[in-house]
Amino acid sequence: MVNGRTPSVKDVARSAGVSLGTVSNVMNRPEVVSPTTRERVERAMVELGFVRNESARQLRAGTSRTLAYVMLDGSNPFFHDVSQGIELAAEEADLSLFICNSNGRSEREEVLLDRLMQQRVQGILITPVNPDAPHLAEISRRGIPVVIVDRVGAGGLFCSVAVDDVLGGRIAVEHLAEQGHTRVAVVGGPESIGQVRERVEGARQIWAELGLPPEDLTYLPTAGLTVAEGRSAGERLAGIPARRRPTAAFCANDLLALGLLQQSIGAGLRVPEELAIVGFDDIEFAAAAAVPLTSVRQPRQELGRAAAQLVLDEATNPDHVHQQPLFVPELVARASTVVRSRSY
Amino acid sequence: MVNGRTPSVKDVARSAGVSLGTVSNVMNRPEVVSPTTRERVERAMVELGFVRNESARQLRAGTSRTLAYVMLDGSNPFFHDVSQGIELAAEEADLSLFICNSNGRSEREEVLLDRLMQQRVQGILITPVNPDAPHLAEISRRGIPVVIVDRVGAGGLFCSVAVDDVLGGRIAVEHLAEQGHTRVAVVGGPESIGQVRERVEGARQIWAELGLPPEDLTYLPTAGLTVAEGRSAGERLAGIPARRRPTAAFCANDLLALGLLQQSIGAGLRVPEELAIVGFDDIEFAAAAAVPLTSVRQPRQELGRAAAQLVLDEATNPDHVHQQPLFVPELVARASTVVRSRSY
DNA sequence: CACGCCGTATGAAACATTTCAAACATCCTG
DNA sequence: CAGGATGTTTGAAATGTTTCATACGGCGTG
Repeated sequence: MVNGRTPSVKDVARSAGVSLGTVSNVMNRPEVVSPTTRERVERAMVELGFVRNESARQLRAGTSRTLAYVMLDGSNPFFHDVSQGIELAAEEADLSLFICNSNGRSEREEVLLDRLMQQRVQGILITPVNPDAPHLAEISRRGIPVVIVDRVGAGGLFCSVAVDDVLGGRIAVEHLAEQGHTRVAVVGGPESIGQVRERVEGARQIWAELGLPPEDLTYLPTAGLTVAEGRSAGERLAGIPARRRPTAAFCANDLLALGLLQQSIGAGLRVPEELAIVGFDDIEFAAAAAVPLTSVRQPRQELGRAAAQLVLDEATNPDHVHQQPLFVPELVARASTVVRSRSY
Repeated sequence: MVNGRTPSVKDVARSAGVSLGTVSNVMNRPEVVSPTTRERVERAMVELGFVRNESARQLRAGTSRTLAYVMLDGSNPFFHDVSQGIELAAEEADLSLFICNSNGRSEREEVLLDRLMQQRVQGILITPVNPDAPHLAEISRRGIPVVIVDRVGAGGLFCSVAVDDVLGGRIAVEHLAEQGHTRVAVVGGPESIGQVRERVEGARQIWAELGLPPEDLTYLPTAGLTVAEGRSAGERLAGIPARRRPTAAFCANDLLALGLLQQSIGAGLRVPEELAIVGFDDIEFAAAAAVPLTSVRQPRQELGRAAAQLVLDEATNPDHVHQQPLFVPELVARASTVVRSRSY
């Protein structure tokens, strides 16, 4: 440490008067080395300020101690809650977690994945731009465990952990119907996002099953799942003549719902009396909105934790078989749909 | 790739009929190798599915291609915006970014830092639990650049990038005073957090300078900077007899402000008529609240970007000198303080 | 033709660790 | 006291790159 260079095992060995192998043993199998030498080595380590070089360890061992999570959208708190769950599981397994963010851009995603392969991470968790993209399969074929988070990969090629989005759409709209709404808007997009497609699909299914006329379920497409898009949807909604205007809206995620909520209140609409709103994800800010938001809860941390466990199983268990557990979403009713409820 | 093992440079060399060194040259200094052999090597690489082993590279080169950011609180969107700025700068410099989260726990922070040292990261950006903690100085002494983000390190030991929190507190309260408020609450805590101390300090300063009586500036301490704490502060605020109750509140961050806003509206208070609220940070959700939140804006992405540039300079420029640039915060007035303004 | 030069290609050394067979020491057993 | 058994330590090999001094081959110059 003194002469510039960070000390290596060799320096520690010399300083403690033992061989290389012994120092390594102190770190990796302390039980085989005698207490006295162990203590001597340990003292030398702190004295020199030794820090193990993980690259060298990894090179020799052939395996890293890192997982990676590639988020789809860093500006959506939902994904951070998921990553929190992953990190908890990683911490338990004594692994580091690399968090990256593709920001929905496919080419960025590819760059990140390439880097992660170069780092020889132990496993990759990803909410992909497109779960069917060939580069994902390619990574998996190379023997690096890949787990799809919040989507179901096609063809059982990977493990995945997701919530039943169709069911989520169903319970959201069913809830609105129960509250007596007969004209409902479904807000979300773009349809290239699988989650959006399925949530909308669920809404349509239950609507039909309840025997309500399809033309009373208005689809308001958006260009993304952001607060700003929610506001813009609100403006379009307000433009519909009052007689035909939906009295409730189901938004494909909470960001949209928050935007819609804000725009509607700003425009003088009373929520939920004149417009009821349901979101999706149940992010923390949903409950904290001025009119607390009814939302379809996904078990966010649990999703992350389960995904991490699957990736670890695939990495360590030779008898691993791919699984695609589907979590069941749950409606959390709050003031944005229920008149004068004190819930939450 | 076929026989299990991932191919190495050696395999590529054999397959292309050249030496190890040549393959390395193709990757690192393509200009010195003739076009024909280069092409041959490149074909062999894709054929075998070669992926460079970053650990080996790093071991030999002695330096990694990664930066790390240790966040203070993963549940606060503010820090994600900062990390977004860092990532942009890292991407430009062709570096990977490791994002971790200490969650405000000092011992977790130490574990993370230790791991990062083992990985031999090129530089560490951190919003520390305590900027004076000895382990930070220790890392820096070892030659790893450390940049403090959103705090100023003591004694000029490190580079740091921060916003003038005292000034931020001043402009927030000055704004409230300009709106005619003469009884103001200051909400925030714990005081162990430097940002909180300084923002409160700024509020007190300007209050005194304006010649207002100190007893009319009520300090409402909180146990953390969360939405829930904001709600709880709101309850305490409501408990104050109306004659003496503050008509405005300055919250040490936006999460508190959102909680306070929600609680107050829920309790039937009109915002801003009966209670004006200013937050701090100007996170995206501040503008998206049902009553858009006035807030003291920090240039979040810019903060991250500047920090990344400093760490890179320290890592590469031998003439580097530590700098502590202070950014100037800016008040963004919205509906939560300004009656019937259409601003934002 | 000898010489030096230039553009390419080579192969060994180095990086910091882990692993593993072998050496060594110590003690016990018969 | 020979022969194991047990417990500890050793030293060399191996991991996949990059670097660097060296070698090679062809070409132009004197």
